[in-house]
Amino acid sequence: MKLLGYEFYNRNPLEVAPDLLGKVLIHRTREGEISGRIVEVEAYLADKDEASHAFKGQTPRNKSLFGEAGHTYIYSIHNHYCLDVVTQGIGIPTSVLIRALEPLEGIEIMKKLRSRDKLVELTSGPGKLTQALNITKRLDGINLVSEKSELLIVDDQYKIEDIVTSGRIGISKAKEAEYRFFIKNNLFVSR
DNA sequence: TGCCTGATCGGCT
DNA sequence: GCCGATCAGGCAC
Repeated sequence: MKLLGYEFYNRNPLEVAPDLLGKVLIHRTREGEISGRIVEVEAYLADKDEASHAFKGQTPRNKSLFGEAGHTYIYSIHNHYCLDVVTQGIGIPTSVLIRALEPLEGIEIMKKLRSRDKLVELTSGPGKLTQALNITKRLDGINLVSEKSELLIVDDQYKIEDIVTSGRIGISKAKEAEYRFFIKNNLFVSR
């Protein structure tokens, strides 16, 4: 189990995104560890990316996106939260959206938080996985690179098979760009 | 203060 | 595949 460091995140999101596939997201809670393997992500760029929350400039909501690489950017959309990891340096607001996980630890807690019993319904979407892992705005802007962090991403040496790329989904602008990456044939990839 | 929008989800057809 | 729920953020007034 190796914690991903600052250098991992301090790169172009189009490089970070596919590298995050197969890594493990862990939330250390009072009730125990809740974790899942990342199986689907999307990159959001700084320049000319109309779909990025950074496109119209900095506001209180997207403040974290303009901060340091290796920190979280968590925002609410409809009645849900989504989790991004910030990439590149200060002044270059780019990120990778974690879109889906394969549940590993704390599955009983996930079932309770989601009010669902089927494994595939626990973390197969950006809003679902934050609910399953109890990730809320409270964790916006925290440092993922610290050993002491409540939220971590680690490399457990798991080797993934094929990666598929596609256009991003669920957005109204700049859908065409092939910024979505997911593990081929994985059950937990969102629809 | 009020109106509009959206990087979603779940239920229904 | 379509649609409604439901709410925080952003912006105009």
